[in-house]
Amino acid sequence: MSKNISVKKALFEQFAQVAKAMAHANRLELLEFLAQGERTVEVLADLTGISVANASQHLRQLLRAGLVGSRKEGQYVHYSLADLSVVTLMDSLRTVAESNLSEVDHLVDTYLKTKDSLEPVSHEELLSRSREGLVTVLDVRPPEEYEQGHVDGAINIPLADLKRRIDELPRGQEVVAYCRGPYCVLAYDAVAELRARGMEARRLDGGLPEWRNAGLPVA
Amino acid sequence: MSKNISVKKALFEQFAQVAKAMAHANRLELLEFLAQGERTVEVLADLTGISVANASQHLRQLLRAGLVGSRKEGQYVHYSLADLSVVTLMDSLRTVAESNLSEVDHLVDTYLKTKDSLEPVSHEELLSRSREGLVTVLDVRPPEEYEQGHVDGAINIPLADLKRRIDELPRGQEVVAYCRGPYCVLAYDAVAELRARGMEARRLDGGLPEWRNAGLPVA
DNA sequence: TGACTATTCAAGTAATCAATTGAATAATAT
DNA sequence: ATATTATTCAATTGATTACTTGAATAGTCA
Repeated sequence: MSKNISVKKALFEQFAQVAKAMAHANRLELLEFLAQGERTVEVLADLTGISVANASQHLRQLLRAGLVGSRKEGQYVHYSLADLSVVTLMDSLRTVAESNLSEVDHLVDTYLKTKDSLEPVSHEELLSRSREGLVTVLDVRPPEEYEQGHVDGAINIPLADLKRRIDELPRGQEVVAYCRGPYCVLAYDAVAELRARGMEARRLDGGLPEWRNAGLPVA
Repeated sequence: MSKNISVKKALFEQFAQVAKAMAHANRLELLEFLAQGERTVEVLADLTGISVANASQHLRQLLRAGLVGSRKEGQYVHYSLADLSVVTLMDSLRTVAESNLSEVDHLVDTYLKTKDSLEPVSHEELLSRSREGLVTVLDVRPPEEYEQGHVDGAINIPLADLKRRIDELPRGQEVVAYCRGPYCVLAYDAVAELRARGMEARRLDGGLPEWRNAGLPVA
């Protein structure tokens, strides 16, 4: 019976290990990139702007906590999210931080919300409206990420190319843009750009990982 | 535009703060007790078996991270969960740990699952069967926790009193027991005890916090 | 084979964190 | 007022963590 107390402690310690693995901005950023698809250490170091050795150590820590998996192919080690439940965990973390930390609210309000006064489009709304052919779904992430999976039917124009390739978007239809996650700036910027050109545009609520995690169609 | 990069980093740092607050077994245990209802520092120190000063510091950290709130009444400071989203976060953490850390699986298998070979009863199943009056819902937590909220219709017999008060349970009906959370040992022990007495008994999937968080009726 | 590359490891420093102790607050009770 | 109680604060110790640097592995390519 007193063994059960120590089991409880041991379980909490395991949960704490997982939380500890998430308790660093660099690792959260690594996880966000990994949520788009698998990546090598070097690519991740590049994306996050940290040194390769540092990225390697952070990734190792994520591996130990069971948040990511790795696979060696030739001289490259490819890391990937262990599980879709990790996406759920990251979203829960975001939700709690957003509703209870005023600092987060302030950052979001100041730097993101001002660009986008409209409510984001929910998964359900996008699904039904795109079935009726009423919207264009726009993926503004880099092509590599698009190729590893995107909202079924979405077209890919990276944010950097948007000005130049804006004609590829059907006129007269609302555009729903998305990128990596709920606070991914690319989608905010794309929406602002499109509106400046007189187009109707809104953001999707959440990015590709959330869409996939909801079990919705990915191509 | 480069300001957006630093905003992104700042956001991840805020999320990391929340994760860091969860990254200690003592704080997770405090959160589990707080999920049952509000508690004073001394009571929490007692429940978790840590010193008052230590509990105070951990609680302060949870407060800074926005996971709990506090309210001063007389000489007592009452802490409580900031939000039901914290319950979601804790459950996500559990889920990830359970599916990706073999150590957790092992602990659960060895110390809990052996006592309970049957699947737990889902929220939906309990709801429909208890509406038809087919089950007795048993809350095995201490009366103080029961009084702060329990599954609507549940009767309260703390585990310690179960042997003595087993006659209070209607005969010939299945009993569904629950306590503080998914791994709360009280419910496992109660089910084992009831089965030893020849009664039909199963565990509820999750404890009161999960039930409440699912928006189900609490009295 | 030898040069090269991606990744990991090991060592060191600075920073952060957990827990203890004893003192400081602030409310209540006598 | 004085004593008592619940909680927090401050200072300390030992342990853990982050990041850098340079070396070690282990695979590829010429």
